[in-house]
Amino acid sequence: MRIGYPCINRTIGCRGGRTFRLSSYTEKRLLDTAGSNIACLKQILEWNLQNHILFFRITSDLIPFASHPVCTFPWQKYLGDELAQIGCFIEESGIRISMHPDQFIVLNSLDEKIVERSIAELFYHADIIDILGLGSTAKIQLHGGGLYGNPPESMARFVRRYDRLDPLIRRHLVLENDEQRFTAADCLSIHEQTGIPVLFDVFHHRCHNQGEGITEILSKIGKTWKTSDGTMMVDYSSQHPAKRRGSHAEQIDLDDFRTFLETSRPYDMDIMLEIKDKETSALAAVSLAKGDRRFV
DNA sequence: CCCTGTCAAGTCACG
DNA sequence: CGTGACTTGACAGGG
Repeated sequence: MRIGYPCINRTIGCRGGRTFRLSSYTEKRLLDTAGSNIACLKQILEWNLQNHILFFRITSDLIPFASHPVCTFPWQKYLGDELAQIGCFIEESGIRISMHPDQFIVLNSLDEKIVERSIAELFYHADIIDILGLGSTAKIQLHGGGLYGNPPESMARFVRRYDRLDPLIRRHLVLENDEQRFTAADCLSIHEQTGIPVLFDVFHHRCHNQGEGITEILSKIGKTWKTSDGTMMVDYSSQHPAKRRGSHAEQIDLDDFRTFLETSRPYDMDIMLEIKDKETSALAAVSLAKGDRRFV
């Protein structure tokens, strides 16, 4: 078991996801920004290692506009050495990496142009992971997409589009249940038809489910991860006490997290904490998880 | 320096 | 029909 947090570290003072406006795109701007993002990524990973945080989600903004038509610049050539070095550090340290393309990536869209853009963005994500030199245990987590008033047909469309994806993307892709469209059960059904591993989001499941208990659903989801996929990944968060249903908590609710650790005891997993205060909650979770026999 | 309108991209619920 | 939520404010131009 590893504990992780996504994209941003507010303690160490650098930002790994700086971007700029499309209208100010130049090759120099791209290289400068991406270079500083990559340097920050390295700092974050080193800080994480010192703090026993061995799971991290790399921001999709690492190389701004990398999949946009405006970017014809071979950034891989210029930034590859630095990324490869970080990749070695990741491997030596036993760090696990995930990425999570944002909401605009919709594989099952009715609009072919959206699908094309989505696939270009997935290639960019796979590119980052491959340049880092990480294998098939580094994952890109994606939601099922839209329902478009016809859930079965929308699910079937996801399956068809997945089957046609380049293996370079497929080897890293995992499917995550979301808060209002595809439940964990839907994801398991898509897994049956495609073999795609399912990434369980505990909080989304609480908001949107078909009545299954956590232990029950985890036993099924655990089986969707093959040895080559690595330990199953799980997203964990809890409800913000004041905000509307589905809003992520500002800080980790340690009682709830303790309960989750107990409930999930039979299964090993790497846990991504989707909590607003990021590394602060991750540190608290690490302290708690140190008493768990699964924790590395 | 501070203020604030706007930012590549999609879907859906809510008011 | 406009806005906010999602993993997340922050860039950039004008004062």
